[in-house]
Amino acid sequence: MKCYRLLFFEYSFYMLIYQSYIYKYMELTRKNQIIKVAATLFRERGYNAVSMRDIAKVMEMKASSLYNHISGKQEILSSLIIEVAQAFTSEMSKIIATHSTALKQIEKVVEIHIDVTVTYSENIASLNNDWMHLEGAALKTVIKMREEYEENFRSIIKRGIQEGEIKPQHPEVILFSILSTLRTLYLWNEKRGKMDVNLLKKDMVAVLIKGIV
Amino acid sequence: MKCYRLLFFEYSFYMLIYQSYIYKYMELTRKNQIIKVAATLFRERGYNAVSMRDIAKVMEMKASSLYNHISGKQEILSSLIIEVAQAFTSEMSKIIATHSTALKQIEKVVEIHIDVTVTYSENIASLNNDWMHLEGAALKTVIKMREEYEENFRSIIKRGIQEGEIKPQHPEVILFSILSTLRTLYLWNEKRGKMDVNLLKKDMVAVLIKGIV
DNA sequence: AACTCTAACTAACAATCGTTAGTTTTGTAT
DNA sequence: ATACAAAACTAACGATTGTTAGTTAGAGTT
Repeated sequence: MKCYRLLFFEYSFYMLIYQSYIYKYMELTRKNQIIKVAATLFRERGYNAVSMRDIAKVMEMKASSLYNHISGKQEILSSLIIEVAQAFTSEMSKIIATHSTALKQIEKVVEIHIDVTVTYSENIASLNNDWMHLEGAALKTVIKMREEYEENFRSIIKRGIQEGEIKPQHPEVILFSILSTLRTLYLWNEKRGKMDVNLLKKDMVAVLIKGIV
Repeated sequence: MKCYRLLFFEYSFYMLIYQSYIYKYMELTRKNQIIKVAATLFRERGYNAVSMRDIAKVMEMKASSLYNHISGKQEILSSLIIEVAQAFTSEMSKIIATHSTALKQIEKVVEIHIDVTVTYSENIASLNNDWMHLEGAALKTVIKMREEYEENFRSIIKRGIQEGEIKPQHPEVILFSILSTLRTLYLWNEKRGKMDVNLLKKDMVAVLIKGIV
């Protein structure tokens, strides 16, 4: 996974297509490759247990060489987290904008969570487990985005209760139990194996909304 | 929080009763105090982001002094995790032994999860987030306990479906969504504030089993 | 052929890590 | 008073951390 010039790199990287699972990174810039590699390591061991030398080893280069492409470890973490946080925020905005019934909106929240999880499962691990290791502005931003997301979800649930669509249970309990299931979805990505995404959406919506009895 | 001899320590520790939240550690051995302090730090920042010097600072001693009481950082982590893992395992055994209906057993699982979370909330943070940093036998033990716990829960759910008590949904989806809610309960401990534990149990059982509509 | 740019390299920095060895302080028991 | 044990201390170890500075190799451009 070494490369001295982009063309040469693309060639040598191309060679990996048939022997490696990382062929999907082929079209990425060197920077984004590093971020992807870091993401999988962060997911397995957590931000603080992964050294720059660990990341470099997978990239088949020396740790110092990483700094030709990124400004530091913090940049990797913050770009990972902010990317997926923005995905959630923008999807949530779309849902709010639909002005459908609260129940339909909740169903939609479950669905987009599954979609985003499939697309960004490694990023979500960092968002969930390592957000507190962000520094400065990035930390503030992520906390704010998280609060706004929760507040949006909370207001949907409250509206659902007011309009009689949802049982008058403690809204915080509802919010919490749905959200914690959705947030841990990334852990389930490999376990569910070949389970179809659309089937998963259907079942998940059913279980979370209609219960199990 | 320094102490040269146990009696003196108990006295000086006693002085803290009226000025500090840590009065509850009063009757603990020095070793268990260290473990408790480590637990709160691990919960906030994660195992790898907490140094022995951090723990020592809270204990008002030098890092090397910790080794008069514990064998190392690993011992702290493993005793934290194994303590709560055993609590879950033993409670689950009791539930299995009751031979009640599957639904009643699931309700009971939710309730004991809330109880154990209230008692061991810091330990659960480590169990959830830092189990992978265990080494050797402790790691194997915890993985095995986790698998057995999940398998027990899974078989209850399957029995519930077979006997028609539970809707014939994908059992893995049910298992996952209940378990991930329960496992993240510890995050909610401060948020829920003054919410009564028994009320929480009632609402949580209702939401997880009967759904929200 | 000479120049430029990218992306790697080597070498090293200061800081921090978990831990060990040996020593001193302190309260208790004889 | 003396001896003992508990629990702190100082000092330092080798390893690892994120990062910087300066250099080199290879490919494209003129």
